[in-house]
Amino acid sequence: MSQPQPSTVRNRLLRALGSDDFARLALALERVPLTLGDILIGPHRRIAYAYFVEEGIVSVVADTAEGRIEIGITGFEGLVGTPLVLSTDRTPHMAIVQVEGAALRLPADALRAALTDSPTLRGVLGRYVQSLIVQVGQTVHAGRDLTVEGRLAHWILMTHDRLGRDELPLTHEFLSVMLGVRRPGVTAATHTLEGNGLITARRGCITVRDREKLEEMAGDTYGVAEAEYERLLTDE
Amino acid sequence: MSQPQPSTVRNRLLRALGSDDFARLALALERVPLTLGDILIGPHRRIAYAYFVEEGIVSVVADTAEGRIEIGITGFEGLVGTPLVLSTDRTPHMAIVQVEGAALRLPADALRAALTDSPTLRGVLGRYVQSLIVQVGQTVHAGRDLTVEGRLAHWILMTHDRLGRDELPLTHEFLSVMLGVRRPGVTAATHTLEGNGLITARRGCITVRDREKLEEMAGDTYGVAEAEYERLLTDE
DNA sequence: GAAGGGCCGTACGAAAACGTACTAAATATT
DNA sequence: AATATTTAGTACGTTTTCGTACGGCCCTTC
Repeated sequence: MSQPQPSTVRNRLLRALGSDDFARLALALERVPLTLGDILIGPHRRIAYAYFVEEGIVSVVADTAEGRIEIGITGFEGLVGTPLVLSTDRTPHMAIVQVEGAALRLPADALRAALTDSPTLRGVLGRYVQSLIVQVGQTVHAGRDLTVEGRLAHWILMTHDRLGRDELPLTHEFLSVMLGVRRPGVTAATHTLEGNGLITARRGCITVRDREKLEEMAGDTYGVAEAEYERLLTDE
Repeated sequence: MSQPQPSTVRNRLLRALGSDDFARLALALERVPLTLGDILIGPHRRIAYAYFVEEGIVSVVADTAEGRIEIGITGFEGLVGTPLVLSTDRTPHMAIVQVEGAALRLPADALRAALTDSPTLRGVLGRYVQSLIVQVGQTVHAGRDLTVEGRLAHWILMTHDRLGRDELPLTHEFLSVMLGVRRPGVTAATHTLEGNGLITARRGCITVRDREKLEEMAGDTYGVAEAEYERLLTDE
């Protein structure tokens, strides 16, 4: 028996499931590594698996004429492959591994069958999608109302939560894509945050030093989505 | 019998339903006017009804320290109250009437019951939520990669589709909130579009004159979400 | 038909971010 | 150890958008 047990799983959605729902999925779950740059879901391609992230970060991005833009971000709190929850097996977006880690993947058919059979599973995963929508809304807010420094703080906080450690393996180049700014803009913003003691940065790695001040800097672009996630996973 | 018949309904989701699913909802549907400024869903309040929009525009907005920001937009192609589809009855967002019209509203309980009973209804409404997510993604793209003029073109196109007529009753003040820019910025952008013959503007009203050029101006921020909607409503 | 309020046009200095190009440092490669 | 490659830092003129303020127009209301 190599199937995961609830107690050995980090993914918060799987842990939130009742034992019957977990059992429904467990047989078909398979642990796979997430390697930097892996494309878990390609644009307009059939989605073969849903991924319950155990460790690492996966981003949902749109591929546009002006390059990739980030729509949303998923860590061990979430699921990649939300279109399957929404009764379709394609999406124009892509899901790509941004920080390496691991996931429990589930064949699309198995997820579909489980969703058909279990109202409670539909509840948990539907509410997760709701929390994702709120997350995207917060990102819209950040892009509109914050300077580059603020947006950087916002993004670091989200990643910090979803990675569960203080050292974030991120290059400026990468961040510039995520934040939608020039690469030198990231350099400047990083220095500002570092100068104020909110983070320390070295080549390819940012370390969180003062979460509270980061939250202050992100203002009300941070927290709403996270509160919504907690509410949705515990309330009902 | 004052319940709506499929043939008298404009809402595209209702029209896409099979006759059994439509019948399931019809008894509880009630036609209500949508008055400018009506708040259909308040932030963190219990959602009492879902609204299948028949005419007019409803926006999903987030209320932030920096004012309201638009997350998404719904016309006769959609449904207001998507959190109900996602198994929750609250959301931090609000839904507010931006262009007056009418809707068929459905008590939350009735929607929940119908969703529990009907996998096909879950399919249609779930896929609609998916199309909304894509729509929000396009808005993120527009906010990041277009100038104010381009974003205005993007917004006019979306509204044009969802209103189904060429005359859009919009003030600069209102647009400045939707686009997240200064009010004089809207004035300038409007003049540019008008100068190129894409629209004509008079006090409180913008008239679409050249959709093709508007689409050109919006680039690939327009079209993806609309194609996705059509695919999702017809494909499966 | 005068008054007032909402809507629109215009102007201008300031700030943020851009595009681009080039240098420097750290890590990989051989 | 020498060299290539990736990542990070810096510089500078340009563009976009901002904040703010004020004047004019249309339309309602009295």
